[in-house]
Amino acid sequence: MSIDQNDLRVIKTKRGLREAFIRLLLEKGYDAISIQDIATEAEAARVTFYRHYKNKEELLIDCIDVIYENHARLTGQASNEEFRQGYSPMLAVYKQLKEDGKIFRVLSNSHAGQLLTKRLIQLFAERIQVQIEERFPKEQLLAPVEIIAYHVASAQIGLVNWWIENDQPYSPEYMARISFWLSLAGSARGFGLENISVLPPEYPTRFQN
Amino acid sequence: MSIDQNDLRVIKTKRGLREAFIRLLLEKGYDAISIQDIATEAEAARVTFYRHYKNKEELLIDCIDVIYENHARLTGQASNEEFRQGYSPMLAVYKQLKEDGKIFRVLSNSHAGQLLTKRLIQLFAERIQVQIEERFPKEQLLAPVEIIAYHVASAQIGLVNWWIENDQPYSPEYMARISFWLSLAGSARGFGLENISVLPPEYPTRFQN
DNA sequence: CTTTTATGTTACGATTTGTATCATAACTAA
DNA sequence: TTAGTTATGATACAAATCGTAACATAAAAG
Repeated sequence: MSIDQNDLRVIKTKRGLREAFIRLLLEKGYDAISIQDIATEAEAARVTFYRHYKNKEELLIDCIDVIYENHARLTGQASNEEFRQGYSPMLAVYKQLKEDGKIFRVLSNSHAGQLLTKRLIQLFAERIQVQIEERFPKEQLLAPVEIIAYHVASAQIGLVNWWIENDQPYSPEYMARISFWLSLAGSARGFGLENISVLPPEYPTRFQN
Repeated sequence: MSIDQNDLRVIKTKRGLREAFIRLLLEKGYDAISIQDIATEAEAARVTFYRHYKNKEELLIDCIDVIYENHARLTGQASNEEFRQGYSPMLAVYKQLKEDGKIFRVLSNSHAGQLLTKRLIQLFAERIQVQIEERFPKEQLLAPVEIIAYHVASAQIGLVNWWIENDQPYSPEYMARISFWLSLAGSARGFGLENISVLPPEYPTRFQN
């Protein structure tokens, strides 16, 4: 009847299609890729593609989901201690991208970029919102918590994009620290903290790469 | 020889194709649209499409450019006074989107979103960088001016996206003010201002919609 | 009003799409 | 290891789409 997603053949085939698709995106860009291209590159029959995906876009979504899960898994590990140290969960992201930033870049410049960025921002905003709500009473906030969270998340993910597109000019540690502090200083105001000196003492006098 | 872009027929035809394309994006999404669909919707011959655009993507880029120019024109008008008042050039953006947010939303959810968002962030980052450099000596900055500018621009455009996707829950004035202050408070730290009280006195105690 | 040129009509081959059938190979479960 | 299940490959097919061409017509430029 329906296809068994746990079958080894299915797992192999789908992974093959995903990886072939990514490679082709590097070469030709999204529009120029035909289903036959993908199948050929993956050394599979064209019919096989249609057994797993309705069309190109569905394969694209699947690719994003896989990357998204990797990110979520990585960033989910960041400890509260890391957060206080000013490294934030972003460090894990920067570190991963330092290695396989190529795939991220390809997706980022393709049809996928929109979906990928959107989902990452969504994920981070949700986490940030929880963190804010845990630490600050609602009445203290100058603005709705959603807005603050989304503002911070957009800034952080946006900076990641900038870093990737500018060939990673600074170290992951440097980027994570700056990203964290710029956001925290901004949102501290949003939290209703009149005196910004309540921030942890580790706030650096000057960032060094 | 080549096609005269000032010919009235050309202007009409291309505008028709762009508008037809936007309408179709609303209905079917990017992939499901064929060239014939666009031509039919625009009440033009399919051949005519190929006289102006190589493929779907090229038409998409053209659509983005038109919207982009509208934004640039609008935001370019924001005065220094508005900036100091805490409304920032963002107010013009929010106001425009209040009216034709539909097109923006369609593009934002399509293949185009990636390109549109990227270009908007780029534009804002460049402007912000100039403003920072005009007001603060380089040595005072805790981080490279590019990073601060990109951080702020990403946050602001990201918040616009959030606003559009959540059916514009707050007024343009409210969003512009919050966006401005969250960013300014954050970047004030980035500027190396130890005492955040150097910020203009208009800083609100609490934002109201 | 004359000239120029962008558009519509029609046509064409090549490519791509989406689906179907059946034998074979690969995997699962026992 | 074996028997049964099922995903895959090979082949085929109609329908849709693509990209380009030639020529008459309508619309704009000068």
